[in-house]
Amino acid sequence: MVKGPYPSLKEVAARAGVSFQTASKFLNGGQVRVSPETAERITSAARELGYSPNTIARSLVQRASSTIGIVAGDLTDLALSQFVVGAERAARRVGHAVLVGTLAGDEEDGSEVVNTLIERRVDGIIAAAPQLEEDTAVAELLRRYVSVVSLHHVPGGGIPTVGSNHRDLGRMCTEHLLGLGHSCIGTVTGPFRRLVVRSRLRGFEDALRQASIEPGEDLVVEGDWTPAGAASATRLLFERRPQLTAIFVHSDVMAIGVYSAAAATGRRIPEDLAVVSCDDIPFAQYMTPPLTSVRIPFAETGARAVDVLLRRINGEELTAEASLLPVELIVRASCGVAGPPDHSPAGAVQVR
Amino acid sequence: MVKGPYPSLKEVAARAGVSFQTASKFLNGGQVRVSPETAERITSAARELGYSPNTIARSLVQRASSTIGIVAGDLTDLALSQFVVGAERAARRVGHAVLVGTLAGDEEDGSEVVNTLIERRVDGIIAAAPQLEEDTAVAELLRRYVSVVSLHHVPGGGIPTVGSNHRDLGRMCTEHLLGLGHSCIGTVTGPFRRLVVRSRLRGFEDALRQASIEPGEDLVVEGDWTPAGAASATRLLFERRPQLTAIFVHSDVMAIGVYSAAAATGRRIPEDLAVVSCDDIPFAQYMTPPLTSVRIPFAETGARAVDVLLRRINGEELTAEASLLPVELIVRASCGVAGPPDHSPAGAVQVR
DNA sequence: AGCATCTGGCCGAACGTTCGCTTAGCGACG
DNA sequence: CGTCGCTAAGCGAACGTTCGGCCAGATGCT
Repeated sequence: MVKGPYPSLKEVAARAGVSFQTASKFLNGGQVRVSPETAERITSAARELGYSPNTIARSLVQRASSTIGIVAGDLTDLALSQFVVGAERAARRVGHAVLVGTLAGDEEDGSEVVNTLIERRVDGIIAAAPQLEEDTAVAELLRRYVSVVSLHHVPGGGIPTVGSNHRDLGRMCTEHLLGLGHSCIGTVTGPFRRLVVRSRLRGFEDALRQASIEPGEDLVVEGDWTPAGAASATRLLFERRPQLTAIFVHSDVMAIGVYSAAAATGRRIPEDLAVVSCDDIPFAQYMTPPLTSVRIPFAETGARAVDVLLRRINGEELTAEASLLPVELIVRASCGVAGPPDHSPAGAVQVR
Repeated sequence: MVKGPYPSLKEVAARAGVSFQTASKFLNGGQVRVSPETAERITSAARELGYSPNTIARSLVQRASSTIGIVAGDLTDLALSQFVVGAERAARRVGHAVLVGTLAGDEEDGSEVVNTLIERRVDGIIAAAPQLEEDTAVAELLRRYVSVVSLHHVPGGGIPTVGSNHRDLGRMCTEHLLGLGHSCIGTVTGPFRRLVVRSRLRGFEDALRQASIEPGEDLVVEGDWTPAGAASATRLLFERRPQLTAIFVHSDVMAIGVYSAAAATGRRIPEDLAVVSCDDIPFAQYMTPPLTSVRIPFAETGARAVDVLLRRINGEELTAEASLLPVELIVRASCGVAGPPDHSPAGAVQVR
C-alpha cells in the first residue's frame, strides 16, 4: 500500500513554468499579484498534479504548527468526549488540527503524553484531565514549555482555566430543592480531592445557610462517580437521617445508584425523595422518573478553551470571566416538580 | 504567555563542543560511536538546556510524520470513543501520535477533515465513521493519498477493514434466544443502510432458518439507534405479532426503548419478553432487569486497527483474518436466564 | 529624454533535522 | 616502512516550505 510521494511546489511550478516561490506565494501565501494567465497556469498545474501543501515544511519555517494538543483523561467519559468534540471543531474552523493524548488514569504516563505533544511542537495544549489536578510533574512540564489552558485546576497555578462556576451550580441545585419545600437535604458528592466537588459543596452549604439551615457534616457523603458507590453513600445518608427528603448528587451516573438505593429502602422518587443531579447525560431523560439535572455545556467549553488558548498564544491578556460558561438546570420529574412526563427537555432555569 | 523558543540541536552541540550532527546522532540517531566523555557532555548540555527534539524537522527529512490520523464520527458515542482511546494508546506505544478529526454528521465536512490530515502528512488514516459508508468523495480522497484502515465498509472497496464478524454476532444472539426455547423472535435493528446492520440481520435469519423457522419480514423493524425510535419499532412488532416472546435489538441504547415499550404494553422482562442486545455499555448492568448484551471489543479493535495500519504502511500484505476480533455474549437477567441479580458481569459465551 | 514608480516574478536564505561520506589520528600487520 | 583498518567526529546536502529583497520591463510624470 505504498502511495507515491506527494507532488511538491517545485513540480507544480515547473509544470506551470514559474519559480516555485511564485507558486508558493500564489497558492498558499495569499496576498500577491500575479498575472491572470500565470494564475491560471499555476492553478491548473496544482489541480492536475493533485498538489497538497506540506504543512510540515511550512511549520518548520513559520515556527508554528497550526496544531494544538489535548491531553484528555478518560475519553470514554461523556463530558470529556463532548469537550473534545467541541474543541476539535472550533480548532478546525480556525485552521488548526488537534493532536490528542489520553491518560490511562492508573499508569503515570502524563509526562510521556505531554512530551509527545511538545516534540511535535504543538502551538498550545488544552488539559482536560481531572487526574492532572494532582500531577505536579506534568504541571511543571506544561508551565515550562507551552501555552496551556486547562479544564481543571492545575497544581502550582499560573495556568488559566475554562469551565463553569461550580459553586453557583451547587447553590442553584440546592436552592431549587429548598424552593420546593425541602429542608432536610443530603448530598452525594464526587471525590473530595477534586476541586469541582469542593466548589459544589460550598455552593450547597451557601444555600443551606442562606435558608438558615445548618449544613451538618452528616448530610454529606463522598461518592466515587460510580452507581454502586453512590448507592451505598445514599444508604448511609438514609441511616444517618431517615427523615431525608431530597438529595443533590454530583453526577447522573451516580444518580442511578441513588435511584436504586431509594428503591431498596422503599422510597419512591419523587414522592418520598427528590433528586437533583449534574451533567444531564442523554440518558437522564429516560430514567424513571426522568432525572432533573444540570446541563453543563461541555462542547461549548471545548470551543471556548480553544478560543482562549489561541488568544493567549497571540499574547492577549484575558480576564477570567472570558472563560466562564453558564450552566442550566433542566427540570424533570425526579425533583417532584410537575413536568412533562417523559422524553423531553423541560423548563430551564439559567444561572450566571 | 510567549514562551521562549525551544533550544535546537546546534545550541546543545555548541555547549557540548561538538558538531550538531554528532549531537543528533547521539541523541536521536541511536546507533553511533561516541567517546564516553563526549556522550556525557552532550547529555548534560541537552539536559541543562531542556532540549526537546523537533519532530517537525525530523519528519521533513524522513518524509514520515510518526503521526496517524483518525477521522471519527460522533466521538460522543461510547463505542467510538473507546475505539479512539484504544487506538491512541497503541499508537503511542509505538511512537506515533494521533491527530483526530470529527465529522459533524449533518454537514459535509468529510473532505475538509481528511484534507487537514493529509496536509499534515499523516502516515496513515484510520476511518471510524459510519457516515463514510456513503461518502464517495471522501473514499476517493482516501484511496488516492494515504494508507487507510477503516472500521466500516468504504464505498468503492480497496480499503481494509477491522472489526468483528457481525453476521456471527447476529446468529449468536438469535441462537441464544432459540436455545432458551423462544420460537417467535423479533428484531429491532439499526438503519438498514449500515452494513453492520444488514450483516447482523443475515445472522439473525441464518439462525432462524437453521432452527427451521421461516424468518418473516414482519419480525424485523428498522430502528434509528434512539430509544424513542426503538420504542415505536417495538410497539409495531407487538402489533404484528402479539405472541412475540423475544427481541434481539441492535444497541443497548435502543434497548431502553424496548424496555419502555414493553412496560407500556404491560409486558414484564424477562417473564413475558426476553431481550438480547448489542454493545454492552456500562449502563447495561444497571438497567432493570440487567441487560443481556454482546460485548464488542472496541478498544481492542482500535489497537488492532493501528497495528494493521502500521503494517500496511510498511508494505506488509495481511490476511483478512488479522483484523477480526471476537465478540462475547454477556448474559444477564433480561433474557430470562437465571443470572446474578444485579451489578456484576455474568457468564460469558464466546464466539469466533 | 530622464527619472521615479509600479508590476510581475525570481533569487537566496533560513527553519532543524537526518544521513551518507569523508577525515584525522592511531595502532597493527605483513 | 607502507598499507590497512578502526574509532571518533565533522562536513555537506537535502527535505518543502516562507519571506524579504532584488531586478527587468513597462508606464507615468516633468
